[in-house]
Amino acid sequence: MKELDSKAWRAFHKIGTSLLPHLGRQITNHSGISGAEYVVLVALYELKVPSVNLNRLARGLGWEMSRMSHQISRMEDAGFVKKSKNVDDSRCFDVSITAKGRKIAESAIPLQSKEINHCFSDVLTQSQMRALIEISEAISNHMKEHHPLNKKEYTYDAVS
Amino acid sequence: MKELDSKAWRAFHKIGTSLLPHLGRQITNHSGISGAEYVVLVALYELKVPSVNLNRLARGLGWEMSRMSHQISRMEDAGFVKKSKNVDDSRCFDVSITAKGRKIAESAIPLQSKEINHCFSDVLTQSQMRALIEISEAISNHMKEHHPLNKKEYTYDAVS
DNA sequence: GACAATTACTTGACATATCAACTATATCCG
DNA sequence: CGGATATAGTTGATATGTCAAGTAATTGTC
Repeated sequence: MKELDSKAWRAFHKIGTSLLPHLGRQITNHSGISGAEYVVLVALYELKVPSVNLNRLARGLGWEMSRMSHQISRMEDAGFVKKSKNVDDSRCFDVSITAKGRKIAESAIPLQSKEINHCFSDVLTQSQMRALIEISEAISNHMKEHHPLNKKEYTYDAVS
Repeated sequence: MKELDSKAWRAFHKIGTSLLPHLGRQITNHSGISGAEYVVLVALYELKVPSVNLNRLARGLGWEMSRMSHQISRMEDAGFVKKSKNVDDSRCFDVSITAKGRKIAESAIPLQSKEINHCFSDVLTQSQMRALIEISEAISNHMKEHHPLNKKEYTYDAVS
């Protein structure tokens, strides 16, 4: 592996394993929910339709079904979301956000935006951000072609 | 939040939450160890001195002490590392890699390098990699100033 | 030299993630 | 139609990460 490759990889690895967990902890601090709960709430909050089925939601976030199922049942217990059997295909469940979940999302989203600006947007130049978008596309396209989980594109604009 | 900011953040979030886990799974597939075990083994393998104390190791990887402690005790049970009380400061433990751990590291590292090339280095241009290094520095510097965990710089070149 | 504050590390409880096995329904196709 | 196959989701075991509280040794500092 060439020097530059390795340095670039380490650079990416470093921010990936420090920034993301850091922002997760911030969510817990300011809003009392976990990073995973936040991501799910935002996805449901931003839906243009009233509900999605579990499977689509999972693929949209790049999660495995089993993780989604566990997560949703915890969030249902907590009263953040509700689940109902789909009428047309009774294997499916439609998930939607409750009033309680919506309220939390509405208060958490701006706080989290502020954090993201603080740690991310404010420290990068416009051209760095444009570069990052291209980089992300290059990597995502490659993953989509070569690796099963992220095959279908389904971005809910799920993260703030 | 401006459009570009938000798009850039989503782009970063997406690769951070898909590429890193993907590469972790690859390690498990090709070498039978977890991503966390891999990172620790590589850190110890690349040491220029025979051992490090837990605390330095934890800070080098940006981990909390408690996580490090649990992880090392599991890896000690598995026979990958060994721990011994430091002579000068008996609060500290020195950790080092065992022959068994070294063997695994030696077989896993090239396999993992190949994976990283495949998913990362091969799909990016040189200038994208340079951009990523700058971006990482900007973010890391900001984190170092504002957030406790990553205060001291201690890079073991721990990741492939 | 002693007592307070720090530092290194451990522990156990809990939350979450991952894996394999399972149930139930739907679709495909002869 | 009817059996094979695929799809949606659940479940429970196990691994891992996180948090708060604890122990023990060390380092101030008066």
